[in-house]
Amino acid sequence: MARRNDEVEALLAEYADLVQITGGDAFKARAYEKAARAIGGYHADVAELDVDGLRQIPNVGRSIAEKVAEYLRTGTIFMVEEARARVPAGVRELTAIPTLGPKKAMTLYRDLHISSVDQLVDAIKQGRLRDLRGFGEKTEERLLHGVELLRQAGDRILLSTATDLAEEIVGELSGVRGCVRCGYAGSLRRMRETVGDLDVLVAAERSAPFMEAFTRMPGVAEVIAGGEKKTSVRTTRGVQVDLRVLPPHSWGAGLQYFTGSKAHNIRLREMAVRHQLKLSEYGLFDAESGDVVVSETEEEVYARLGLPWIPPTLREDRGEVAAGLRGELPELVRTTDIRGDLHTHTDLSDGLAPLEEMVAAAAERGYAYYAVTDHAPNLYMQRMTDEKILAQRERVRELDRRHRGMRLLHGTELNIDAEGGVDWPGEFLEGFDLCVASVHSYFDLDRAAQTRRLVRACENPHVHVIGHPTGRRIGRRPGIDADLDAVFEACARTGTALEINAHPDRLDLPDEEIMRARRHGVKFAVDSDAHAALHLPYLRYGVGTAQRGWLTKDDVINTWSLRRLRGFLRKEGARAA
DNA sequence: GCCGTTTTCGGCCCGACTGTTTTCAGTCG
Repeated sequence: MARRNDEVEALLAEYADLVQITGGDAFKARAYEKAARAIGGYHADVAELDVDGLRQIPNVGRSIAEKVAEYLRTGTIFMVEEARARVPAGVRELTAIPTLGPKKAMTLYRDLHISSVDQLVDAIKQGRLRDLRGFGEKTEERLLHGVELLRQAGDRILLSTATDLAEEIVGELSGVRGCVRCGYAGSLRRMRETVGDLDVLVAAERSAPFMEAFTRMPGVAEVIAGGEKKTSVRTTRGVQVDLRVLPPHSWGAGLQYFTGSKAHNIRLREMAVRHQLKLSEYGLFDAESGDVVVSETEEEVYARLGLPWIPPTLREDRGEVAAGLRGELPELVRTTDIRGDLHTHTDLSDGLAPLEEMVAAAAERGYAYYAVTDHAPNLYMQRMTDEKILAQRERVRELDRRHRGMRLLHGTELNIDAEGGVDWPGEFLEGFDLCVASVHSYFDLDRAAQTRRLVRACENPHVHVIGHPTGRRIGRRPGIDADLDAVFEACARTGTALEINAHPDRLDLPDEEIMRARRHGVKFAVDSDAHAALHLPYLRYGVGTAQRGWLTKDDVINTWSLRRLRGFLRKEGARAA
C-alpha cells in the first residue's frame, strides 16, 4: 500500500525547486528540501497525523505542517499551485539534466523562453546559447551529454518504483472476484535495475471484470488499448502497464513467456523445436498434433525441456540454460539468508533517524548483527569529528549490551581521496569493528588514477568493504572509469569485499560486474546504505542484483555467522602483504 | 522556513570543482 508520505515528499521537493528557480530565499528552499526528506523517511503515515503530530517530524515546523494538512484535506497546496503558475513544468524538468541547476534553468527560460529538454537541444544546435552570460562552449557540450544520459535512462523507471506500483496493482486485482492467480512478470520479475513497462498477469476464467477494475484504478491517466486478453494503460507518471488475463491452465506457460527475457525465451523455443514441441504463452504443445503437453506451472514447462526451474533473475541468456542442462545452476542467495546489514547511517551524519530508531528497526528485521557506519570527516558536509564518532561508539556499545539477539558493530564509511587515502590514520581505524570505504568525489580522474586509488584503498588493512564501487547513479551519472579487473584482483588478493549497494538508484556493483568479480574470487556485502529505517528493506533490490550476478550464500559475507564474518574482518590477506 | 546547552534572532553542511570569467557563479556531494 502506497503511503501518502511519498506524495507529500514529492510535492514539498517540487516546491523547494520552484523556490530556487524563482530566485527565492535559498534557506527557505533548503528548509522545504529537508522537510520533504524527513517526511519521506518518517515511520508513520502522514495521513494519520494532525498538525501537532506532523510537527513532531524533524524539520517540520508550523508552516509546513499546516501546508501538509492542507494537502491531506484538499489535495492541493495553494502556495505550490501559485508557484507552479509562475514556472512552466518543463523548466523544472530541465534541472534533471546533470550540471544544469535552478539558476541556469531560469536563465534559459527568462532569456530564451526554453521550457523543455527538446527546446534546449534545439537552442544549443542553433547556437542560441552563445550570447548568454555564463554559458560557453564547454557548457553546451556538457548539457548535450547530460541530455544523452537522461535519455538513455529514458522512459525506464527504477526497480523500486516499478515494484511499488506492481505490488499495488497486483493487490488490487487479487481482490477481484474470480481471480485464480495474479502476479507480475517482465523485467521487473527478473529484477533488472530499471524497468520499461510493467507486465501484470491474471489467471481467471472471465477477463472482463479484471479489465474493468484495471482501467478504473486511481493513477490511470489513459487507456492505450483495451481488448479481451490484453489491456494497456499509461499511469499519470507516464508508466505503461500491460495486463494480460490468461485461462488458469495456461498460468505457468504465460508467466514463463512474459517473464522473458527475449533471448532466454528464444533459447527455450529452440530447445522445444528439437524436442518436436512448440512453446507459446499458452503452453508447451506437441508440434505435430497440436495437443497441449504442459502449461500449468513454470516448473513443468522447464522440466519437459529437460531443465530444472530457472530463477527469473538468471533468465538473461548468460549461460543459465547450459548450466541448467549440466545440473550446475547456482543456489542463489536469498533475502532470508541475509543475517545483517553492514552499511547504514544515522542522524549523526546525513541519516534521518537517530541511532536507537535504526537499531530497533534492524532488530525488527531479525538480524543477527548490524553495523552503524556514519560518514567520516573528509566528506566535509557531514562535519564529523573524532569526539562525535567516539561518543557514538559508546552509545553503540551500550545499546549492544541491551540488545540480546543482535550484535551491534561500530563502523564508519570512509572517503577514498584522489590518491586512495582515507580519513583517519591506522591507529584510529583500529578502533572500528568495520570500515566501508567509498568514492564520493573526483569522478573524472583518468582510468589509471581511478584504478590506483581503488587498489590502494583495498590494500589498506583497515578497509573491509569498498562501498558502491563504481559510484554510478542510475540515469544520472555513469560509473567512474577504472580497470575493474585490476580492482577485483586487488580485492581477492587482500580480502576486501565489494559492496552491492541496494539503494535503488545505485545498485552498485551492477550485475554484470558482479559476475566478473566473482570469477576473481571476490566476496561481496549486500548492504542497504539506509539513511532512514524505511530504507532497510531496500536490501531486497541488492539481493536481486546479487542473484543476477549468480551469487550464492557463500559469496556474500553478511549471510555468514558473526564468527566467520569477524574472521574475514581481520583481513589477513592485506596484513600479510 | 526551521531551530535552540547560542532560545524568539540569526544562523542555517562546507568545500571543491568547472567553466566562464577576469574575480566569481553555479553545481555537486
